[in-house]
Amino acid sequence: MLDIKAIRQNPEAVAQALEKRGFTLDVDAFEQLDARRKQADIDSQNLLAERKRASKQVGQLIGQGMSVDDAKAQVNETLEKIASRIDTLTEEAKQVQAQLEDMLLGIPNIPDEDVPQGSTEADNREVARWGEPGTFDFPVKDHVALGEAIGQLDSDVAAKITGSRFTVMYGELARLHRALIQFMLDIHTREHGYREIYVPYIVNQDSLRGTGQLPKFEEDLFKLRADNDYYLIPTAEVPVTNVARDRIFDDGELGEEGVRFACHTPCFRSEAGSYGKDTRGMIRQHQFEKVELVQLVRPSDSTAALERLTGHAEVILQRLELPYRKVILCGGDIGFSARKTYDLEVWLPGQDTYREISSCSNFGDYQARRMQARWRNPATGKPELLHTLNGSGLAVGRTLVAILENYQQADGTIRIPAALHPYMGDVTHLGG
RNA sequence: GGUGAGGUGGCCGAGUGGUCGAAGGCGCACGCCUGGAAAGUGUGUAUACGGCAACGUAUCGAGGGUUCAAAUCCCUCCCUCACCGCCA
Repeated sequence: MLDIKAIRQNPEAVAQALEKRGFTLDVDAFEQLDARRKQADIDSQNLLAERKRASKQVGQLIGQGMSVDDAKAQVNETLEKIASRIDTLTEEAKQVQAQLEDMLLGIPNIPDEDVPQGSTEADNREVARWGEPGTFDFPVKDHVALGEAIGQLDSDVAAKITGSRFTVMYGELARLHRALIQFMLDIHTREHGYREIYVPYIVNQDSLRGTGQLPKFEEDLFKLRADNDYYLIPTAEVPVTNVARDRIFDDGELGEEGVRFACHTPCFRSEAGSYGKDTRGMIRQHQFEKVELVQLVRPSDSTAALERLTGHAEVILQRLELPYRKVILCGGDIGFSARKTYDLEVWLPGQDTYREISSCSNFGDYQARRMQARWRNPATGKPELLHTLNGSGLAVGRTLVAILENYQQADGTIRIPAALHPYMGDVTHLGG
């Protein structure tokens, strides 16, 4: 959520900044609604003040021994009338307030200055490249062909059990998948200063509103068929970031560089609106595993924190010796709540292209304001909004895909990257 | 699922209809005291919105109701704790 004061102060500037992401802010509608809100507030507050004054007088007179009826009569015989007007006025004030709130919740974050202009993926700007895509002296296969050939990947049985966009893995491939999770968590907790955290995979609406999935993107979520408005998490970002909801952190709790959580969870996405896209293989699934990095930092530190966090995700790709590039998302491609996002794209020989494997974002105070995540600034003594960040470190399913495709051998087996050997016992090849 | 007890400020905890945004304590800040510290002592110490300000309004788990007036009474829901049942 944006700071309503900032919008009031300079609505045109906010609107212009939002143009970059193709969002049109209706300044007139905002200003009208805001003016109505203010008037409704003033009107209802005046009446409430009047009632409070009168009620206090009644109380005093009764205290002096007057009968209740006489006291009421003496103070103001129209008190009852005021009561009914209060009802309608406060009701109206509440409604206008809610309308304004809804409008605010629907406005995306303002993109950072670094965010390039552009409307689609094609306008993202590449900022770095690591590693060289390997060359193969045999026809490369994609991960589906590779996994099926060794009898360890099966989407047909998954389709029988559930439906499309699910996967079943067997044997060493399933083990490799599990090994990746351990590997990633170990690196982040041992080398990058993250605290491991285990969280619910089912969350309530307040949490989803806090991180920005609700109210606007409900169609992307799986909602549970129960009467309590629960949803499956689309990413660990939701439960982990909401640890800070309605909390005020002491400065000391933030340490040198903020609070860092690393979390493995499954993620569930409806993928509504992506029919026909990435239908083959494990690239786009309703259920996938991810190791997520979440940081809660002091506002002055979030710009640097995004660089650090992205670096932490990059380390995983580097240790696995997977070629990748780093892009900064353009205004049209950046997520609703993000101020600035780096995508890491891994090289996939089977698709002959780079594909997203991690998305690292700085949300500024946007999520923090929605969820009232604060810290007590020692300089002011006041609670102030934190800044939140998160990034995949990494998407596990896609990492598995990348390993299959990049480490495939002429004989159809798949070599296991050295970094994973400690997690795979004596297994050095899949399908060997 | 059943029964019972609870949800109050950064924390603990009092408050069962009226000058209560809320006693007291802890913590924290500043001062006094001290050679310095501890102890002691004094003062201050929630958030949001509106207002230049004085100040006003709201907030005692959430929502609704009763009343001139609700932290306090009534209803619904959520959560926590204890015991019982069931269960991985």
